[in-house]
Amino acid sequence: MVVDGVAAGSGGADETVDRLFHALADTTRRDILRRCVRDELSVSRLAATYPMSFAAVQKHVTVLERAGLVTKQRRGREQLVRTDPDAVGRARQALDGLESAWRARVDRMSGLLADDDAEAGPDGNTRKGPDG
Amino acid sequence: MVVDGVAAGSGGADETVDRLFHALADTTRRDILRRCVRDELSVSRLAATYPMSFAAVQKHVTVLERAGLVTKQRRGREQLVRTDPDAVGRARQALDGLESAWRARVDRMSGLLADDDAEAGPDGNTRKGPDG
DNA sequence: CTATTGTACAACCAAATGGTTGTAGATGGA
DNA sequence: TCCATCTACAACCATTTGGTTGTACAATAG
Repeated sequence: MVVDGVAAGSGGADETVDRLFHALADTTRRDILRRCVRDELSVSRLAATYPMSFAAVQKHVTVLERAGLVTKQRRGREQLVRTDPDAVGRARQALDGLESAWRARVDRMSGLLADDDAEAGPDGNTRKGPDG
Repeated sequence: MVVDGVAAGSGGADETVDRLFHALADTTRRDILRRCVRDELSVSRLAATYPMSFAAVQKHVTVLERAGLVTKQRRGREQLVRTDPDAVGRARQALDGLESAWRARVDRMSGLLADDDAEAGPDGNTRKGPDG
């Protein structure tokens, strides 16, 4: 029961978005994403560039993988990490969900203004914000 | 340039993005954001709609505030919470940082294809995407 | 076969999260 | 004044995170 009807159908969607943003909420993980968009890098090669252990980087990659942001592919004994560009689009969509609500608000305000402030014309520049 | 990552001169930018995405990585907080874009709501009114204590919701609002996603404004004894629409744009910018790297990769691949697959013409309409 | 490299995974630990309750200070209304 | 409401904040607790180390196992080089 997620309160608002946002994701009433399948409760799993929230957790997906949770994992997505959580994975993005770490500097090291964002850096891994950037580097693995340009090149496929093995976990050990990634680990060599961060001031932490191999196991720690391995965990970061796991977090990214569970969020659907990267995929792993074996090549010999290496495991190549690659960023999934579509995942960035998924994150963007989640933001769009927020922005659409904002747009609805602007639309509602525009409706009020059209009624109250119609004489100002379409490029009505007058301050109408609530923060006076 | 940016790049909030390892090579950043002023390390403060990372933490800002960290806080931004961390604040977004929670279903309750995203719901608060959606509702406070449409209307300014007091903390107690918000708290009344979630299956948790007032103090818990208060903490969520604090997290959102520290991330710059909402602002609080006193009205009498109430504290009205409002989402800052620009903040969504900031999150989007952070995603753009990732996508620009992806674009660079595609550009580089296009260069290779132009050399290897030049007979396809400048149109280069053949599928060369990473999902192939 | 042996040694090295790359991964996987478990156990452990300090710190942060997300929740609770309780207490205290402002604000507004009777 | 007295009381109800709204907020702020501290203390506490269970769970998760982010890191460590150590061990085990597959793949490659010698």
